[in-house]
Amino acid sequence: MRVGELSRRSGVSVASIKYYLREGLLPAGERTSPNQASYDDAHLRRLRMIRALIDVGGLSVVATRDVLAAVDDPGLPLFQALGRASGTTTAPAPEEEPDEAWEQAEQMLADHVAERGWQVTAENPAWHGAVGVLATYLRLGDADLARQLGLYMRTMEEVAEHEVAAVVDRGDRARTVEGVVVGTVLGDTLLAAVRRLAQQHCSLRLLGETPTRRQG
Amino acid sequence: MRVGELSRRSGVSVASIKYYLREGLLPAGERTSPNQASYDDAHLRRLRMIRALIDVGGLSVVATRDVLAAVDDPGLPLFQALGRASGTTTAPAPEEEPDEAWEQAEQMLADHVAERGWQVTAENPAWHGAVGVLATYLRLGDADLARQLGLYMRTMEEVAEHEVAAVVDRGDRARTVEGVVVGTVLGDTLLAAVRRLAQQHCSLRLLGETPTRRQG
DNA sequence: CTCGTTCGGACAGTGCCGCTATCCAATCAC
DNA sequence: GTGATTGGATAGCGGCACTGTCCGAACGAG
Repeated sequence: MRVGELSRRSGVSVASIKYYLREGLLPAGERTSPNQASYDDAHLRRLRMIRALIDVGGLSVVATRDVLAAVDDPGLPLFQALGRASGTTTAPAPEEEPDEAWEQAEQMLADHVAERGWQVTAENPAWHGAVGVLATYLRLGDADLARQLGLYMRTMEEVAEHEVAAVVDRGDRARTVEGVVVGTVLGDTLLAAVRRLAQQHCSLRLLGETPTRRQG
Repeated sequence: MRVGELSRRSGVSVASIKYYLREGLLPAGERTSPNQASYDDAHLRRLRMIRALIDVGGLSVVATRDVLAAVDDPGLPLFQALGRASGTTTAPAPEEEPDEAWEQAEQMLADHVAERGWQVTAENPAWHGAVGVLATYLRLGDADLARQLGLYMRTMEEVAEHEVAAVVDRGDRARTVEGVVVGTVLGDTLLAAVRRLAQQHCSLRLLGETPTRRQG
């Protein structure tokens, strides 16, 4: 198919498709003549993934490009591809100088990681991200919430265990990586939404407040 | 204190402080003369919250304004304030027409909610958000991951239960709401980062891949 | 073969967002 | 008094994600 049909079938404007081609998110179509190309179902699929990562996952165009590059790299071990998805999802280390709160946060995370026996490397950008959030909690004087860290780690370990298990024995490596990336990025969004629903349920149950529009 | 000191103590430029004042994120200082005002520790604290929500939580300036308005509204029940934080955190319903995937996703979520006995209202924007993500999974042919929904709900219920419990018996209502909002918004970021670390740990453990730079 | 449509490709322009810079008269600190 | 700072208004900037326009080549219905 050519770009017009690709646009019609994906719901993405031709101009945007051209933009994604320029930015390297979408591979070029197969040349049928010096200035003519044709696209296939793989392009359509890729285009749908692009929209999902951008619209639902909230990734930027560059982050999406990097994630997709990891998907495409056949030499990249699954582990690395997953890490790549992390790196681009989590904010890129904003060069924060280590103040008191930062060091306290780092210590707190290190303690919990050691306690749970997690084998994680400090090079994982998520480490930096987690420390940053914890430090922010501490600076706001909200140590209470920083104390939920243990709970978060326990529950996320359970989640990750199922997620990784669900992924190990798929046949096609490319499809597996694709699934991991989508699951990682969209999973964040889904988890956040589900957390909101759970919070509504639990606050109703524990606080006994009824969901009336407004009191008074 | 006046704006210069507020800027020095918060690390936010005077220009940005003026911007936040204009946009209604930061309440005006107390007038000491027709064109002079003074700020106190509450302003400093608020300013730190603004930066946390924007930089760490990833909220937009408008979303931050709305969240803080909910914090300030003393008539708003705690439940509502929390919901308000959800609404602005989750993407604002992008007017999606209900196709087949959408209805299937909605059914799936409704079933799980019924099964767990959650009391949640469809007016909760998180409902719409969750359905949107699930529908996206289905459209991508990634039904596997949509099947993690039960797990996500179970773990998020556990998380929410602890979070709500940790919040119920604080004295000051304003501080409580503040804590809830910060915990909700920053909690998303922290949970995502912790999930990445857990994924690294579990993929190491289950896939047996070692975190080498690259194979070959 | 003709002729209107569509194509790939290049590049300029647009709208929004989160600031940032400049200017002003009034006020403050010394 | 005098030089810095203030509150307030307004204009401008840089980045991002497109979007619009133009071109000459190719396609495809008649």
